[in-house]
Amino acid sequence: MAATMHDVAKLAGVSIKTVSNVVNGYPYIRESTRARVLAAIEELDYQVNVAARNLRTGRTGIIALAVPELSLPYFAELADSVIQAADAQGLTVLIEQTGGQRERELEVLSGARRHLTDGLIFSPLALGPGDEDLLEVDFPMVILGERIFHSSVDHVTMHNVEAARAATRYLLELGRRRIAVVGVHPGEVVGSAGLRLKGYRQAMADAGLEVDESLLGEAGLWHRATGAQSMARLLDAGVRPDAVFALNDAMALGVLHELQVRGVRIPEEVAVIGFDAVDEGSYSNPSLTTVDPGREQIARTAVEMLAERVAGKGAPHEARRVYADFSIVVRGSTQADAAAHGRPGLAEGVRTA
Amino acid sequence: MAATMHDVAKLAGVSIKTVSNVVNGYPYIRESTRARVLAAIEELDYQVNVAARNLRTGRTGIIALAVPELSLPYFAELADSVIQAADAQGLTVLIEQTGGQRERELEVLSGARRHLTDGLIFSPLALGPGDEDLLEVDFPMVILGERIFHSSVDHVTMHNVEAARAATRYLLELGRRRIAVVGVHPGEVVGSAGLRLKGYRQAMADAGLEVDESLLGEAGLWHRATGAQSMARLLDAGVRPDAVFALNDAMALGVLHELQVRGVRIPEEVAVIGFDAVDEGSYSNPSLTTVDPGREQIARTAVEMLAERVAGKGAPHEARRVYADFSIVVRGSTQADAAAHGRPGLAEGVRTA
DNA sequence: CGGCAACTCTACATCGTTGTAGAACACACC
DNA sequence: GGTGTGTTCTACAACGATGTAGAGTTGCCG
Repeated sequence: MAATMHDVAKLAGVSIKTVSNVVNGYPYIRESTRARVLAAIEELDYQVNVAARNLRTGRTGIIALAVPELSLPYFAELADSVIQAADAQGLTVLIEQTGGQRERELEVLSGARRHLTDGLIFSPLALGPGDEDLLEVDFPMVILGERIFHSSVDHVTMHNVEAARAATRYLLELGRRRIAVVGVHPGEVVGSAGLRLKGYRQAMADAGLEVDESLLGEAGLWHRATGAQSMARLLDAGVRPDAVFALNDAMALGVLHELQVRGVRIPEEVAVIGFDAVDEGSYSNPSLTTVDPGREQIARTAVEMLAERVAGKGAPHEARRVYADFSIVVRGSTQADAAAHGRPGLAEGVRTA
Repeated sequence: MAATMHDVAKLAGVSIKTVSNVVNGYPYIRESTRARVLAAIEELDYQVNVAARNLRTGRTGIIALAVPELSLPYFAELADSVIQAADAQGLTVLIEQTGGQRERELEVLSGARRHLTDGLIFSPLALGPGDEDLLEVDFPMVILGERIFHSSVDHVTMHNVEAARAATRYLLELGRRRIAVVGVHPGEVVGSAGLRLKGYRQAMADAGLEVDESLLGEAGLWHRATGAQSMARLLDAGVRPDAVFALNDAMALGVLHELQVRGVRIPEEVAVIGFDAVDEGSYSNPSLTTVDPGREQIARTAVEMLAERVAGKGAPHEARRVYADFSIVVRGSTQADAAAHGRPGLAEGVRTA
């Protein structure tokens, strides 16, 4: 079996606590003692038993990340960023997939697994207004996104309204007027769908244009498939937009697909913009103009805030709400020349915030 | 603070061990006692402290999954499948990203984190022949992929050679003769690159064709960008293929992009096939013909094998090697009509194994 | 040279759970 | 009535680390 501190202590001829002190960098240890202990550790190939340390200290060094689905590129890339940020803080990440199901999101909040982790970064999809009380948990948590807010919990989110407004304004500046929206959640006010649609409406109003409600395509889940279906329904209903604002990139890629299956030329006949700036969009055909919501910044900020909460457990300072910077990345789906010379990944971003 | 078994025991008027027995479903408990304990648990909102249980039992209920990068769709979808399979077994998944760096892969194998987990599902990229000894670890492990084999470790992998051979044969049956390969690792024999290239060579030989080495494009990392670059280099060198076999989907998507930027018509002038069957490929333009390597089956099998190893810790049975079934999914990048009516996700697969 | 501070190290209790061993009782069997 | 079997429950010692408290030792200061 694996060696314990006891074995090391015996071999080095010191007390078990001294081994502990060496391992944890306690300063008052004679150099010769430290060397002896380290040698014993080396010889026995000793590694601390994290479970025991956890029990004693109440810390695990693991944080949980709860997202709907890893197979959605946005969340995969978010997870990637979170893991890297956590690594930088010496933390490991345990991932839970909720599938966007309410029941599973509740489980995450009350979950038996919270003992395994020091804290939670949570990107809810099913919880919403009315569920604020559920966020009153007794462990460190950072919420991502905008489905739900609670004054006592840290939030990291994006400028949804402003970014969507900028995206719409950008399409308007290209001379587009009949701008369809794909991914609308009717009646929603606070989620990404509601906020981004709000930004769209603002930009239209800014330009003195009426919103033609028949241009708004619904889509519950924001997948490639639902984007394509939503676009198909709009076209089948006789709607003829000259631009599409898909509320995320996955749907935008579905839209691109659907339009091209029907022989619609992009961007000449219809310009398409997405939201998220997933890597996939720089290699689609045409490449996808999109809004970069500052995913890395979101991940890094969330991890840092969580780490702070974990460390300063006793001092419950004010909850914070952080907004990441966004920018618009112009590519071939809105500007033909961007496609021509647009070496993927090198496309210049239009900094807007 | 959170309630402990002690608190529950006191409230229910039983010994702490009885509480433990109730929690763990020990049968010999009077119904009335069980009810009293459950009521106390309910009242105190008690949850077992997993850290303490871990320390006592030596099990954590967590398995680690080590992959190169989650932002690569194949690994994101693999992680998705693994998490779901683990969930079905009551296990949680902790993800480590190695970035394909040797150093980090070594860390995973010897890592301090192994105390946190019951076992490891490992998809190496940097380790290779000569590193077999490193796989002699004293914790349960399942290796994915084909970079490295060791007789004492369980492996779950795919029929790389046969699948690549089938993919190439499929292109040949379409009448293509100058089939380029993108993603070659010169000199490699055992990794995915080596094996898939081997399948390609076999299919060419089967058809009595010589392999034109100038058709083989190198690409170290299998990303969208490297696929596009590799394709660009081939074209710039004056190579004129009538088909491309990209050794994975990410590169295939880069290839599609590069070809279209140059105005090459797909599939008329050049047919493209990938490998992995990531969701993204069904929505590209054109949609991507690909090899489905049986990712879900791989994930499920790996988790089940690992769970078995974890459970039967004492009995080191023979290491197994499992190959998942594969199939070819035909879409628009090789058959124009598949694109026309090819509603994404509904494309028919050609079952080949 | 007494007293105090700074080192260096140790013994012991403790974190919250589960395994072991066995007590106590009831019931059946011969 | 002794023996055995089954049921129900408890006391206590682990698991492997860290926190607390304090025992020695040294060196310096006045």
